[in-house]
Amino acid sequence: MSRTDDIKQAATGLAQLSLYLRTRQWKAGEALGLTPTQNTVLTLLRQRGANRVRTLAKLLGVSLATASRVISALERKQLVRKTIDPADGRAALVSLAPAGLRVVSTRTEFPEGLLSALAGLSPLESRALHTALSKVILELQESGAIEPQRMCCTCRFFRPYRHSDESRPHHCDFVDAPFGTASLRLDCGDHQLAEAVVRKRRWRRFLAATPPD
Amino acid sequence: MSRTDDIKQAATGLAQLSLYLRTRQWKAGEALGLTPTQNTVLTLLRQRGANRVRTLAKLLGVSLATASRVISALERKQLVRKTIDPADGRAALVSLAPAGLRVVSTRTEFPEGLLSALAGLSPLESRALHTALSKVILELQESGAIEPQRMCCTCRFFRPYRHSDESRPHHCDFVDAPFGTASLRLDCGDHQLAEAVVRKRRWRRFLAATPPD
DNA sequence: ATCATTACTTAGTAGTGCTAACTATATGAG
DNA sequence: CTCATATAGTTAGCACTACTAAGTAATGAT
Repeated sequence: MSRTDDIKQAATGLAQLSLYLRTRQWKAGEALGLTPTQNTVLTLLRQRGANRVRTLAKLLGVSLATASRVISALERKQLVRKTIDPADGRAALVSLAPAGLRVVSTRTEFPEGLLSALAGLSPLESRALHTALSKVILELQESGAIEPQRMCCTCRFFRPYRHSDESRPHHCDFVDAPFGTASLRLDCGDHQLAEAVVRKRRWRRFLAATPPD
Repeated sequence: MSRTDDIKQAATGLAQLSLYLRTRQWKAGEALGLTPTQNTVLTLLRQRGANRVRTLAKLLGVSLATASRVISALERKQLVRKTIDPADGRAALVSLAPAGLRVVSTRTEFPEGLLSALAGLSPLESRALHTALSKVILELQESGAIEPQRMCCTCRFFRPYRHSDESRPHHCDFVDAPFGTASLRLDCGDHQLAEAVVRKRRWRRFLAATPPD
């Protein structure tokens, strides 16, 4: 009973924060004449480099048609550029134009208020939040509700609990270095999706070793 | 350093979930011809009863003009009704019309996928998530970034740690009953905002007594 | 009674979301 | 090699959301 309570309250909290983030995005883009969606496209392009329209649509969670229009708007504003994908004449590769790069780098990715609110948590709490969110996102992703994110725990370079050093128990094969649970990423530029079986195995190992409190 | 990591990762996670929630709201409203914003208005009206346009605008985080238009759209669909506030001839009280009540009660408030993803957390984890989100929301609220939410920890009826029973240490003066930390609400119908001083004092007491892990 | 304030509405502009109907390449089967 | 089919993207039409700016109407303080 109290179990269901917790879950509903958490969902309520997420919904409240979601509303907050949306309105902050409007304010943030106001000065630049950018809408939240346009802003998100620019952020995605900075994080992931050139991408097809279709890919951006999936990451945005909108239809191809909508993505196409958003990108056209950004193109009109000279913030992005479209080139034909050499690998496929039908496909367009969208990338940041110089002006877009400028916009994206003179801007904070997250609202100041959110970061300082998060900074008010104790280290243990922010870590617990981080872990819980990771699990929820992983779950949503494995059930197909959202696009695969570039998170460590689905990455083929991720080796959980390979080291005895408690502060840096995991290993990243890409940079070939140990790292701590607090550094587990939800969006890593070097991410490469592991096979489903491997993903599952590693994640199980991770869960088994992670103290639930 | 790993501290900043955690915070950024948590913010990234919240942003990802926010995107997910927005797209789910589109899908959910599709069959009923409702947009996310319209949907949110109906939910607010069910939770809070009749409200002025201005209040709804603040809760939605949009301008008064936008709220007015959204409400007009809902009025056209006969889902809400507007009456003149007897206390103030300029103000309009918006309330659910019978059809709106029907819509709102035949519909799940949260996407199924989110609830089951949250249900995948261990009890300790979902509680940690709940607590962390509460704190973040409280922080945003006290700093004026969002409208005051109707959460227990700002309520004049909330008495943290009044009982020795570990499973139900808190007391609610409104229902005059003890309750557990898992039941701490982020949106309670009986909420009444306590004075700032009292809020602060109670919350400090709550924090002091809550184990940070 | 008057004048500033407040609650809300309306209009204009830009952009978002959708579906449906295109165009243009790519690909696989014969 | 050709043709049907699939895929990538665009465009157009519709409803709606955001904004600001400019209204109207009721209120309240002098």
